Amino acid sequence: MKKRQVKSSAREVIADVAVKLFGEHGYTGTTMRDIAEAVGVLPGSLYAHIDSKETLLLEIVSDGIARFLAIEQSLAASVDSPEVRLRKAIRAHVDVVAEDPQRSLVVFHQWRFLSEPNRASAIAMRRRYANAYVKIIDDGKAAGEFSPHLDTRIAVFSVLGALNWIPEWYSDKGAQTPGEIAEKMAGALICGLREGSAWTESRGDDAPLPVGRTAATRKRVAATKGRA
Amino acid sequence: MKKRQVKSSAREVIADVAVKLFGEHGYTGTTMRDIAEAVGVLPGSLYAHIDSKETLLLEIVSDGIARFLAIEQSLAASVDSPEVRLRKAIRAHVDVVAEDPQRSLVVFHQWRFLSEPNRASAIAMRRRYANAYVKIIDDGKAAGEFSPHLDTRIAVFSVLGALNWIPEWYSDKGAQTPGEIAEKMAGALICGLREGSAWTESRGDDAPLPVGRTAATRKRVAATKGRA
DNA sequence: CGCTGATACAAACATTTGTTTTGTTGGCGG
DNA sequence: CCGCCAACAAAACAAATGTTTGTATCAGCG
Repeated sequence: MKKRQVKSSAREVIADVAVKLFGEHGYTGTTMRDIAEAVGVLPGSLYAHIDSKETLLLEIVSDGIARFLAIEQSLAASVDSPEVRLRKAIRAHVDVVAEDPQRSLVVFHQWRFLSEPNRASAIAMRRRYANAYVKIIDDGKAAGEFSPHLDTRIAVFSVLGALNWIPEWYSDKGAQTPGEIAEKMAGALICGLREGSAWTESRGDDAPLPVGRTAATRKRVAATKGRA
Repeated sequence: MKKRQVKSSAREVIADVAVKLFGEHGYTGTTMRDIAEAVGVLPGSLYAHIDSKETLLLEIVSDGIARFLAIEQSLAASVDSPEVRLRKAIRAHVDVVAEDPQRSLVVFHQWRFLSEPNRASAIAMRRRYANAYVKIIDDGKAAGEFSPHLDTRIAVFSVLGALNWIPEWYSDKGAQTPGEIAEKMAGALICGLREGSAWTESRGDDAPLPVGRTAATRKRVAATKGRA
């Protein structure tokens, strides 16, 4: 029983449950009654804690995007080489995803259902995150570290695609730690699949990078009722 | 009224419209009334052509997955080297996505909403497709073509992640042809981002696959109220 | 005690959902 | 011309949707 912070306000419990359900069935596929049942409360009672269904989604998505943008922040001030920066970015990204894969699933796919002022800002934040990778790769090409044949745009989409697909297969029960996963993915993406480029051997350490945590880690408290 | 090509049964028009709407707002976020309006018909009239909303989704998803599985088929009988097979797979994958990005979006994300007998079979097909890449990479490692340091599982997820993310950014209006995109992605993924692995220069050929596009009436999409 | 503010229940609200039913049309073969 | 039938409109259905309302409970506090 991990009751780290008993502080878990009802609001956070609701948000955690919503993350799980939104991740599983999508925003439009999740009912306020589903959330209420999973929380263990009647539908109307939710509105003592939240303003609306969409506000709930907005909170989840902005909070989620913020964690990825924190990576960008910590990298912008970095003086490492482009390759090292990319490795650190991948590592930090995997850490954020591993912390709560469902939340990342919501961040990556459910932002579409935000209504207009917020939807646009979510798009802008995503673009800003992608631009961090554009800069890394452009810097790497300029520094002669990355191949000049690279199409930066395609390379960024490839890397981000590989990263954004992680929540689709990641499982806490998997044998691999986030650190191992990040290292192997970085190896595959940076060095390629080809033989002959033996990259740095695994160090095995997996201390999380100093990525600003915006909020205390939320732990799931609510019991999940069965659902057909 | 737009006269359709030779053989566009009302059923296909409905399916095309559904692909677009399912891709944009998701299965649960799309209403039969939305589809009807986009088709230009009253909601009830749809049921003269389809059995149910889910049958419509099933048709779209199975048909979509089949196109990717056809890639697996054509590769299974191949005698090319693993690297060449991977390049061909990537090229074929990009071609399928480019033929109709929205459909791929539905195939990759909306299969969850199939009910149980079909959902399981969709999962099985996806796994079979992924296994084709597992085999390619394992073969490559055994043949000394790919690095023995590769974690096959991670490498496959990286490649498939990059590929599955394409519909998220692909646009017909983009300057790049599917052939160019495939080649650049293959270069980035197989050779890696690093300098010094100058891969084969672009051949520029990009014989397009048959692209069948049916027009669907544009529809203003209302603000995302709830549903489902 | 009474007052206050949260919280939750119970019930209902108006609207939207997927789907069905019934009646009407229009074109085509005979 | 008739009869037929697919395709549609029109209307309705029960169920589900997000949210609101009124009331009850309980804790804390003077």
